[in-house]
Amino acid sequence: MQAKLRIGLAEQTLLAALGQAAVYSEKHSTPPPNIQSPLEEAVKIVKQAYSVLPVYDKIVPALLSDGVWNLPNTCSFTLGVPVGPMLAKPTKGVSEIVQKFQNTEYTCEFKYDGERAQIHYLEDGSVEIYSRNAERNTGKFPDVVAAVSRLKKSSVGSFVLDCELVAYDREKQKILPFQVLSTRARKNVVMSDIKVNVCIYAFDMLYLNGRPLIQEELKVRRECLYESFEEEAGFFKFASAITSNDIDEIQKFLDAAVDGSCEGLIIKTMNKDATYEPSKRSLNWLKLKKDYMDSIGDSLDLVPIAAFHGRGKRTGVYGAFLLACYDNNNEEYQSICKIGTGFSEAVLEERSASLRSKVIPKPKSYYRYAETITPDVWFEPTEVWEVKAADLTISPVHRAAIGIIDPDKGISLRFPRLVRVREDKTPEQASSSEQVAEMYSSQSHNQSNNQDDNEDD
DNA sequence: TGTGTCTGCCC
DNA sequence: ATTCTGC
DNA sequence: GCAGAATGGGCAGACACA
Repeated sequence: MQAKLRIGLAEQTLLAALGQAAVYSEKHSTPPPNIQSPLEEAVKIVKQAYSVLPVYDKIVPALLSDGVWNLPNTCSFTLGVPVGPMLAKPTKGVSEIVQKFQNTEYTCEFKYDGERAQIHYLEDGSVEIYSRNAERNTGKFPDVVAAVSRLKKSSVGSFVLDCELVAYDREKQKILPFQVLSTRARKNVVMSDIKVNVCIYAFDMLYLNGRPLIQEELKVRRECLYESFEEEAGFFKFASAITSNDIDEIQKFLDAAVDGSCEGLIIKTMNKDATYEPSKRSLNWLKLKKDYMDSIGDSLDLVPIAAFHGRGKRTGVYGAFLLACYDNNNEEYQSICKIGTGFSEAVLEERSASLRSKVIPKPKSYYRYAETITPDVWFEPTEVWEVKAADLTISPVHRAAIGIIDPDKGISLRFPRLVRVREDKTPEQASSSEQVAEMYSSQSHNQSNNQDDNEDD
């Protein structure tokens, strides 16, 4: 029953209903004294219980047998049951962080570009690995199971580890891009077949030797973490961290993170509001990536050449657009990505209205795209949009800069979103294929470096 | 056996 | 993932 | 400020079909 109930379906509303129903059906039970609103209190309790034990088949029976007010005792964190990983809120710059956390001790950690994992090690030596969405990933990472068992200290009999699994080249001692990690086989993997190695970057500890740590401060949890494992290059490392409140120092650390193939930084309070909050994107953890910052990060000017009808609340307007860069040599527009986020409702309405009048019956002969992409409508090339992205990737479907980096693959964008409409540019002035290729090449992963990033010496 | 398409899960 | 919006 | 709902690229695996 639980297996088919997926989140996204108004989970919080469902939990609130559960809590309220419990109060109504427990007419004769006694809520603790000095409570203003038993209804609200019950909702809090149910949500709290579910956050540490997200299993309806446990919560509901416990509610029925021992009531809401006993729920904190009857439903608590359980080894082997994954809790939702704590999330971080996007932040636009170092100054915003310093401001938000003034008078508070906080730490900055590298944000590694891999796959989130919650590793449970049980007293009997068995291991379970869960993904960000509580999928059981144990069969995908036998190497991680082995590493963790080997590198835990002998005093450690059970633990829950929060970490990032990152593709790693042990010969060159280098982190590999997320795209490499994602090529790993996913089912029934056996050690000898593994082609992409993984390094564990550990950053939190939720449970140790029978003791839940969720309600402890990060300072305590981190101490537990550091005491529980041996590091080993290419297999298990603690996430790089500094504790500082100096703007320049943090800025340098951010640059170091990006240089080290990381996405940016995660900033966490050490003591104040420093408990582990499952599933919450609370203020306690902030994330800082270059592409969140205004006037820094990869930004491109692209032309909408086609669109798809919107669904749900986008019914009646376009829901997504196909974007292209311009190849001056071949005088053609090459698809680079679709885009469907970054539009306010007003802007989406404007753009839809504007482009509806530019619809053409067939794609232009000078549009280069994969036949597998089948938009609902095609446009005359008329507008230029500024788009931001986290990364550029080699694409199996898009055609931007095809023939420059790879003979028959183009380039696409990771996490594309609209920044603004460039009223001042014509489509021919959009980002060129050469520029796209240049941006791809200068990413830190690709050592085909033109060495123009000289430090002064 | 090989190829194209779709789905579910990573980000 | 990112972003926007109603509550 | 939070929850929910729009939307992105790209991969392995499942499935359908030749």
